[in-house]
Amino acid sequence: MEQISQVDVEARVERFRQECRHAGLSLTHQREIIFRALVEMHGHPSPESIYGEVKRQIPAISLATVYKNLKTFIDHGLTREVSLHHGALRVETNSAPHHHFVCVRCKEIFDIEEELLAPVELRRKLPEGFSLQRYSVEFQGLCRSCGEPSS
Amino acid sequence: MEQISQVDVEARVERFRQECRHAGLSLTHQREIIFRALVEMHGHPSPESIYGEVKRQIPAISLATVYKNLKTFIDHGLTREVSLHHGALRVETNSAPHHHFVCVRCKEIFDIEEELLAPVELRRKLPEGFSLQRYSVEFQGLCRSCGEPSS
DNA sequence: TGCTCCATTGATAACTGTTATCGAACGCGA
DNA sequence: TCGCGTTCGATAACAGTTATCAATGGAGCA
Repeated sequence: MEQISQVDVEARVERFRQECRHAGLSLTHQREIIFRALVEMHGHPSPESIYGEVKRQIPAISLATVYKNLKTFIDHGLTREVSLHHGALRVETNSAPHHHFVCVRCKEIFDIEEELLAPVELRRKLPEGFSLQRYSVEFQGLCRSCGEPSS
Repeated sequence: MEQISQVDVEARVERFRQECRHAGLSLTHQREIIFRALVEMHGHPSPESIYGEVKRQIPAISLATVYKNLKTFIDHGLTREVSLHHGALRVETNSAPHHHFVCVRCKEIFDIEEELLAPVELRRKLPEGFSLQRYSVEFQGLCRSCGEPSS
Protein backbone atom coordinates (compact mmCIF):
# COMPACT_ATOMS: atom_id res chain seq x y z
CA MET A 1 0.00 0.00 0.00
CA GLU A 2 2.97 2.26 -0.59
CA GLN A 3 2.70 5.63 -2.27
CA ILE A 4 2.54 5.66 -6.03
CA SER A 5 5.69 7.19 -7.52
CA GLN A 6 5.64 10.64 -9.06
CA VAL A 7 6.77 9.21 -12.37
CA ASP A 8 3.80 6.85 -12.45
CA VAL A 9 1.45 9.70 -11.60
CA GLU A 10 2.76 11.74 -14.51
CA ALA A 11 2.46 8.77 -16.83
CA ARG A 12 -1.14 8.20 -15.85
CA VAL A 13 -1.99 11.88 -16.16
CA GLU A 14 -0.43 11.99 -19.60
CA ARG A 15 -2.43 8.95 -20.66
CA PHE A 16 -5.46 10.68 -19.20
CA ARG A 17 -4.91 13.71 -21.42
CA GLN A 18 -4.64 11.53 -24.46
CA GLU A 19 -7.79 9.63 -23.59
CA CYS A 20 -9.67 12.89 -23.13
CA ARG A 21 -8.56 14.20 -26.50
CA HIS A 22 -9.41 10.90 -28.07
CA ALA A 23 -12.86 10.87 -26.48
CA GLY A 24 -13.60 14.48 -27.32
CA LEU A 25 -13.62 15.60 -23.70
CA SER A 26 -12.48 19.12 -22.89
CA LEU A 27 -9.29 19.25 -20.90
CA THR A 28 -10.35 21.57 -18.13
CA HIS A 29 -8.25 22.53 -15.18
CA GLN A 30 -10.79 21.00 -12.77
CA ARG A 31 -10.86 17.76 -14.70
CA GLU A 32 -7.14 17.31 -14.56
CA ILE A 33 -6.82 18.24 -10.90
CA ILE A 34 -9.56 15.77 -9.97
CA PHE A 35 -7.90 13.00 -11.92
CA ARG A 36 -4.53 13.79 -10.46
CA ALA A 37 -5.95 13.77 -6.93
CA LEU A 38 -7.52 10.42 -7.59
CA VAL A 39 -4.28 8.91 -8.83
CA GLU A 40 -2.29 10.32 -5.96
CA MET A 41 -4.67 9.06 -3.31
CA HIS A 42 -4.66 5.42 -2.40
CA GLY A 43 -7.23 2.84 -1.47
CA HIS A 44 -10.86 3.47 -2.37
CA PRO A 45 -11.73 7.12 -1.88
CA SER A 46 -15.27 8.46 -1.80
CA PRO A 47 -16.35 11.44 -3.93
CA GLU A 48 -16.47 13.48 -0.74
CA SER A 49 -12.86 12.72 0.14
CA ILE A 50 -11.68 13.46 -3.38
CA TYR A 51 -13.59 16.72 -3.15
CA GLY A 52 -11.74 17.52 0.05
CA GLU A 53 -8.42 16.88 -1.63
CA VAL A 54 -9.21 18.85 -4.77
CA LYS A 55 -10.54 21.76 -2.76
CA ARG A 56 -7.09 22.42 -1.42
CA GLN A 57 -6.00 23.30 -4.95
CA ILE A 58 -9.24 24.79 -6.26
CA PRO A 59 -11.10 26.16 -3.26
CA ALA A 60 -14.05 27.31 -5.37
CA ILE A 61 -14.73 23.92 -6.92
CA SER A 62 -18.18 22.48 -6.54
CA LEU A 63 -18.91 19.02 -5.19
CA ALA A 64 -21.18 18.51 -8.17
CA THR A 65 -18.22 19.00 -10.48
CA VAL A 66 -16.38 16.22 -8.70
CA TYR A 67 -19.36 13.91 -9.04
CA LYS A 68 -19.85 14.76 -12.69
CA ASN A 69 -16.23 14.16 -13.52
CA LEU A 70 -15.95 10.93 -11.60
CA LYS A 71 -18.94 9.70 -13.54
CA THR A 72 -17.28 10.79 -16.76
CA PHE A 73 -14.06 9.01 -15.80
CA ILE A 74 -15.93 5.82 -15.03
CA ASP A 75 -17.94 6.01 -18.23
CA HIS A 76 -14.73 6.32 -20.22
CA GLY A 77 -12.85 3.65 -18.33
CA LEU A 78 -10.37 6.11 -16.83
CA THR A 79 -11.12 4.65 -13.45
CA ARG A 80 -13.40 2.00 -12.08
CA GLU A 81 -15.93 1.92 -9.27
CA VAL A 82 -15.16 -0.56 -6.54
CA SER A 83 -18.57 -2.13 -6.72
CA LEU A 84 -21.10 -2.13 -9.51
CA HIS A 85 -23.87 -2.54 -6.98
CA HIS A 86 -23.11 0.15 -4.50
CA GLY A 87 -26.44 1.88 -4.73
CA ALA A 88 -29.20 0.43 -2.60
CA LEU A 89 -29.46 -2.48 -0.24
CA ARG A 90 -30.35 -5.81 -1.81
CA VAL A 91 -30.90 -9.00 0.10
CA GLU A 92 -30.35 -12.57 -0.97
CA THR A 93 -33.27 -14.94 -1.31
CA ASN A 94 -31.04 -17.84 -2.29
CA SER A 95 -29.71 -19.32 0.92
CA ALA A 96 -27.28 -21.68 -0.81
CA PRO A 97 -23.72 -20.45 -1.38
CA HIS A 98 -23.34 -18.99 -4.85
CA HIS A 99 -21.54 -16.43 -6.95
CA HIS A 100 -22.81 -13.45 -8.90
CA PHE A 101 -22.81 -12.26 -12.45
CA VAL A 102 -23.43 -8.52 -12.71
CA CYS A 103 -24.38 -6.97 -16.02
CA VAL A 104 -22.28 -3.89 -16.60
CA ARG A 105 -25.02 -2.25 -18.60
CA CYS A 106 -28.32 -2.91 -16.79
CA LYS A 107 -26.67 -3.72 -13.46
CA GLU A 108 -28.89 -6.74 -12.95
CA ILE A 109 -27.48 -9.45 -10.71
CA PHE A 110 -27.69 -13.12 -11.63
CA ASP A 111 -26.85 -16.00 -9.35
CA ILE A 112 -24.17 -18.43 -10.47
CA GLU A 113 -24.41 -21.75 -8.71
CA GLU A 114 -21.39 -22.49 -6.63
CA GLU A 115 -20.49 -25.79 -8.24
CA LEU A 116 -20.08 -24.16 -11.65
CA LEU A 117 -16.74 -23.02 -10.33
CA ALA A 118 -13.70 -24.96 -9.25
CA PRO A 119 -12.70 -23.90 -5.73
CA VAL A 120 -10.56 -20.78 -5.67
CA GLU A 121 -6.92 -21.45 -4.90
CA LEU A 122 -4.58 -19.14 -3.08
CA ARG A 123 -0.97 -19.32 -4.20
CA ARG A 124 0.19 -17.80 -0.95
CA LYS A 125 -1.47 -16.99 2.32
CA LEU A 126 -3.47 -13.83 2.85
CA PRO A 127 -1.52 -11.05 4.56
CA GLU A 128 -0.85 -11.63 8.25
CA GLY A 129 -3.77 -10.90 10.55
CA PHE A 130 -6.58 -11.34 8.07
CA SER A 131 -8.99 -14.15 8.85
CA LEU A 132 -11.08 -15.42 5.97
CA GLN A 133 -14.71 -16.38 6.51
CA ARG A 134 -15.94 -16.79 2.97
CA TYR A 135 -15.40 -15.62 -0.54
CA SER A 136 -17.46 -15.21 -3.64
CA VAL A 137 -16.63 -14.45 -7.20
CA GLU A 138 -18.18 -11.58 -9.06
CA PHE A 139 -18.34 -11.97 -12.81
CA GLN A 140 -18.91 -8.91 -14.93
CA GLY A 141 -20.09 -8.66 -18.48
CA LEU A 142 -23.23 -8.39 -20.54
CA CYS A 143 -26.32 -10.35 -19.71
CA ARG A 144 -28.49 -12.10 -22.23
CA SER A 145 -30.72 -9.11 -22.98
CA CYS A 146 -28.00 -6.45 -23.00
CA GLY A 147 -25.68 -8.53 -25.16
CA GLU A 148 -28.18 -8.94 -27.95
CA PRO A 149 -27.15 -7.22 -31.17
CA SER A 150 -30.66 -5.77 -31.48
CA SER A 151 -30.12 -3.56 -28.43
CA MET B 1 -34.42 -19.35 -11.32
CA GLU B 2 -37.52 -21.47 -10.70
CA GLN B 3 -39.93 -20.81 -7.87
CA ILE B 4 -38.92 -22.13 -4.46
CA SER B 5 -41.21 -24.96 -3.38
CA GLN B 6 -43.82 -24.42 -0.70
CA VAL B 7 -42.23 -27.17 1.38
CA ASP B 8 -38.89 -25.37 1.37
CA VAL B 9 -40.57 -22.12 2.32
CA GLU B 10 -42.17 -23.73 5.34
CA ALA B 11 -38.91 -25.33 6.34
CA ARG B 12 -37.10 -22.00 6.19
CA VAL B 13 -39.86 -20.22 8.10
CA GLU B 14 -39.76 -22.89 10.77
CA ARG B 15 -36.02 -22.54 11.08
CA PHE B 16 -36.57 -18.80 11.25
CA ARG B 17 -38.91 -19.20 14.22
CA GLN B 18 -36.37 -21.30 16.02
CA GLU B 19 -33.58 -18.84 15.35
CA CYS B 20 -35.73 -16.01 16.67
CA ARG B 21 -36.53 -17.88 19.86
CA HIS B 22 -32.91 -18.80 20.21
CA ALA B 23 -31.78 -15.21 19.69
CA GLY B 24 -34.39 -13.76 22.02
CA LEU B 25 -36.25 -11.98 19.24
CA SER B 26 -39.99 -11.53 19.56
CA LEU B 27 -41.99 -13.46 17.02
CA THR B 28 -44.21 -10.73 15.73
CA HIS B 29 -46.68 -11.09 12.93
CA GLN B 30 -44.87 -8.43 10.88
CA ARG B 31 -41.54 -10.14 11.36
CA GLU B 32 -42.78 -13.44 10.09
CA ILE B 33 -44.64 -11.99 7.11
CA ILE B 34 -41.55 -10.05 6.08
CA PHE B 35 -39.34 -13.11 6.31
CA ARG B 36 -41.86 -15.20 4.44
CA ALA B 37 -42.11 -12.59 1.68
CA LEU B 38 -38.35 -12.55 1.40
CA VAL B 39 -38.11 -16.30 1.07
CA GLU B 40 -40.92 -16.47 -1.45
CA MET B 41 -39.45 -13.76 -3.67
CA HIS B 42 -36.53 -14.57 -5.86
CA GLY B 43 -33.42 -12.83 -6.98
CA HIS B 44 -32.17 -9.84 -5.00
CA PRO B 45 -35.09 -7.73 -3.80
CA SER B 46 -34.75 -4.22 -2.43
CA PRO B 47 -36.34 -3.19 0.87
CA GLU B 48 -38.85 -1.20 -1.14
CA SER B 49 -39.96 -4.20 -3.18
CA ILE B 50 -40.26 -6.37 -0.07
CA TYR B 51 -42.32 -3.60 1.47
CA GLY B 52 -44.61 -3.70 -1.55
CA GLU B 53 -45.04 -7.42 -1.18
CA VAL B 54 -45.65 -7.34 2.56
CA LYS B 55 -48.11 -4.50 2.23
CA ARG B 56 -50.49 -6.76 0.37
CA GLN B 57 -50.86 -8.78 3.54
CA ILE B 58 -50.45 -6.03 6.15
CA PRO B 59 -51.58 -2.81 4.49
CA ALA B 60 -50.79 -0.74 7.57
CA ILE B 61 -47.18 -1.83 7.83
CA SER B 62 -44.51 0.85 7.85
CA LEU B 63 -41.53 0.93 5.54
CA ALA B 64 -39.38 1.56 8.59
CA THR B 65 -40.51 -1.75 10.04
CA VAL B 66 -39.33 -3.52 6.92
CA TYR B 67 -35.95 -1.79 7.13
CA LYS B 68 -35.58 -2.53 10.82
CA ASN B 69 -36.39 -6.17 10.38
CA LEU B 70 -34.18 -6.68 7.36
CA LYS B 71 -31.34 -5.25 9.39
CA THR B 72 -32.21 -7.61 12.22
CA PHE B 73 -32.29 -10.57 9.85
CA ILE B 74 -28.90 -9.67 8.43
CA ASP B 75 -27.40 -9.13 11.88
CA HIS B 76 -28.56 -12.58 12.91
CA GLY B 77 -27.50 -14.30 9.72
CA LEU B 78 -31.09 -15.07 8.68
CA THR B 79 -30.36 -13.55 5.33
CA ARG B 80 -27.40 -11.88 3.70
CA GLU B 81 -26.94 -8.63 1.85
CA VAL B 82 -25.80 -9.01 -1.74
CA SER B 83 -22.93 -6.63 -1.29
CA LEU B 84 -21.14 -5.52 1.83
CA HIS B 85 -20.23 -2.27 0.14
CA HIS B 86 -23.50 -1.08 -1.25
CA GLY B 87 -23.48 2.26 0.54
CA ALA B 88 -21.65 5.04 -1.24
CA LEU B 89 -19.61 5.27 -4.40
CA ARG B 90 -15.96 4.38 -4.09
CA VAL B 91 -13.45 4.57 -6.89
CA GLU B 92 -10.32 2.56 -7.48
CA THR B 93 -6.94 4.21 -7.38
CA ASN B 94 -5.12 0.99 -8.18
CA SER B 95 -5.27 0.59 -11.93
CA ALA B 96 -3.82 -2.91 -11.94
CA PRO B 97 -6.25 -5.83 -11.84
CA HIS B 98 -6.77 -7.03 -8.29
CA HIS B 99 -9.22 -8.60 -5.87
CA HIS B 100 -10.76 -7.31 -2.67
CA PHE B 101 -10.87 -8.30 0.95
CA VAL B 102 -13.79 -6.70 2.79
CA CYS B 103 -13.87 -6.67 6.56
CA VAL B 104 -17.29 -7.77 7.75
CA ARG B 105 -17.02 -5.64 10.83
CA CYS B 106 -15.52 -2.31 9.82
CA LYS B 107 -16.37 -2.70 6.14
CA GLU B 108 -12.94 -1.52 5.08
CA ILE B 109 -11.75 -2.71 1.68
CA PHE B 110 -8.24 -4.04 1.11
CA ASP B 111 -6.69 -4.77 -2.24
CA ILE B 112 -5.44 -8.29 -2.86
CA GLU B 113 -2.93 -8.46 -5.66
CA GLU B 114 -4.10 -10.51 -8.57
CA GLU B 115 -1.22 -12.94 -8.62
CA LEU B 116 -1.93 -14.12 -5.07
CA LEU B 117 -4.70 -16.13 -6.64
CA ALA B 118 -4.56 -18.96 -9.13
CA PRO B 119 -6.82 -18.14 -12.09
CA VAL B 120 -10.44 -19.02 -11.46
CA GLU B 121 -11.61 -22.07 -13.36
CA LEU B 122 -15.09 -22.67 -14.69
CA ARG B 123 -16.19 -26.28 -14.68
CA ARG B 124 -18.83 -25.55 -17.27
CA LYS B 125 -19.64 -22.60 -19.43
CA LEU B 126 -21.66 -19.66 -18.18
CA PRO B 127 -25.33 -19.82 -19.12
CA GLU B 128 -26.07 -19.14 -22.79
CA GLY B 129 -26.03 -15.49 -23.78
CA PHE B 130 -23.81 -14.17 -21.03
CA SER B 131 -20.55 -12.64 -22.20
CA LEU B 132 -17.82 -12.34 -19.60
CA GLN B 133 -15.58 -9.27 -19.52
CA ARG B 134 -13.80 -9.73 -16.23
CA TYR B 135 -14.16 -11.19 -12.79
CA SER B 136 -12.85 -10.49 -9.36
CA VAL B 137 -12.96 -12.33 -6.11
CA GLU B 138 -14.31 -10.81 -2.96
CA PHE B 139 -12.94 -12.23 0.23
CA GLN B 140 -14.82 -11.61 3.46
CA GLY B 141 -13.60 -11.88 6.99
CA LEU B 142 -11.97 -9.87 9.72
CA CYS B 143 -9.15 -7.48 9.02
CA ARG B 144 -6.07 -7.10 11.13
CA SER B 145 -7.52 -4.54 13.53
CA CYS B 146 -10.97 -6.08 13.88
CA GLY B 147 -9.60 -9.58 14.39
CA GLU B 148 -7.47 -8.63 17.34
CA PRO B 149 -8.58 -10.25 20.60
CA SER B 150 -8.26 -6.88 22.32
CA SER B 151 -11.18 -5.49 20.37
C1' DT C 1 -5.54 36.45 -32.43
C1' DG C 2 -10.32 36.84 -31.95
C1' DC C 3 -14.91 34.66 -32.46
C1' DT C 4 -18.36 31.26 -31.93
C1' DC C 5 -20.32 27.21 -30.17
C1' DC C 6 -20.92 23.75 -27.18
C1' DA C 7 -19.07 21.40 -23.10
C1' DT C 8 -18.35 22.34 -18.52
C1' DT C 9 -18.67 24.75 -14.20
C1' DG C 10 -20.65 26.42 -9.69
C1' DA C 11 -24.60 27.11 -6.78
C1' DT C 12 -28.28 25.08 -5.13
C1' DA C 13 -32.74 22.75 -5.22
C1' DA C 14 -34.56 18.33 -5.48
C1' DC C 15 -34.60 13.45 -4.92
C1' DT C 16 -33.73 8.71 -3.15
C1' DG C 17 -32.60 5.50 0.14
C1' DT C 18 -32.01 5.00 4.95
C1' DT C 19 -32.02 5.93 9.89
C1' DA C 20 -33.57 8.26 14.20
C1' DT C 21 -37.21 9.55 17.27
C1' DC C 22 -41.02 8.71 20.07
C1' DG C 23 -45.48 7.51 21.80
C1' DA C 24 -48.61 3.47 21.22
C1' DA C 25 -49.16 -1.46 20.84
C1' DC C 26 -47.88 -6.02 21.60
C1' DG C 27 -45.21 -10.52 22.63
C1' DC C 28 -43.75 -13.15 26.29
C1' DG C 29 -42.48 -14.85 30.76
C1' DA C 30 -44.11 -14.70 35.56
C1' DT D 1 -53.79 -11.73 33.54
C1' DC D 2 -50.06 -8.44 34.51
C1' DG D 3 -46.04 -5.83 33.56
C1' DC D 4 -41.85 -5.08 31.19
C1' DG D 5 -39.17 -4.61 27.43
C1' DT D 6 -39.35 -5.15 22.50
C1' DT D 7 -41.35 -3.82 18.40
C1' DC D 8 -44.44 -1.06 15.64
C1' DG D 9 -46.11 2.98 12.83
C1' DA D 10 -45.69 7.73 11.55
C1' DT D 11 -42.77 10.94 10.32
C1' DA D 12 -38.82 13.99 10.68
C1' DA D 13 -34.13 14.05 9.64
C1' DC D 14 -30.10 12.81 7.19
C1' DA D 15 -26.55 11.39 3.65
C1' DG D 16 -25.35 10.71 -0.82
C1' DT D 17 -26.33 11.84 -5.40
C1' DT D 18 -28.42 14.05 -9.38
C1' DA D 19 -30.94 17.77 -11.88
C1' DT D 20 -31.35 22.52 -13.18
C1' DC D 21 -29.69 26.55 -15.15
C1' DA D 22 -27.21 30.72 -15.87
C1' DA D 23 -22.32 31.92 -16.36
C1' DT D 24 -17.77 30.54 -17.90
C1' DG D 25 -14.31 28.84 -20.68
C1' DG D 26 -11.96 25.16 -23.98
C1' DA D 27 -11.20 24.19 -28.86
C1' DG D 28 -11.50 24.58 -33.60
C1' DC D 29 -11.62 27.92 -37.24
C1' DA D 30 -11.55 32.41 -39.76
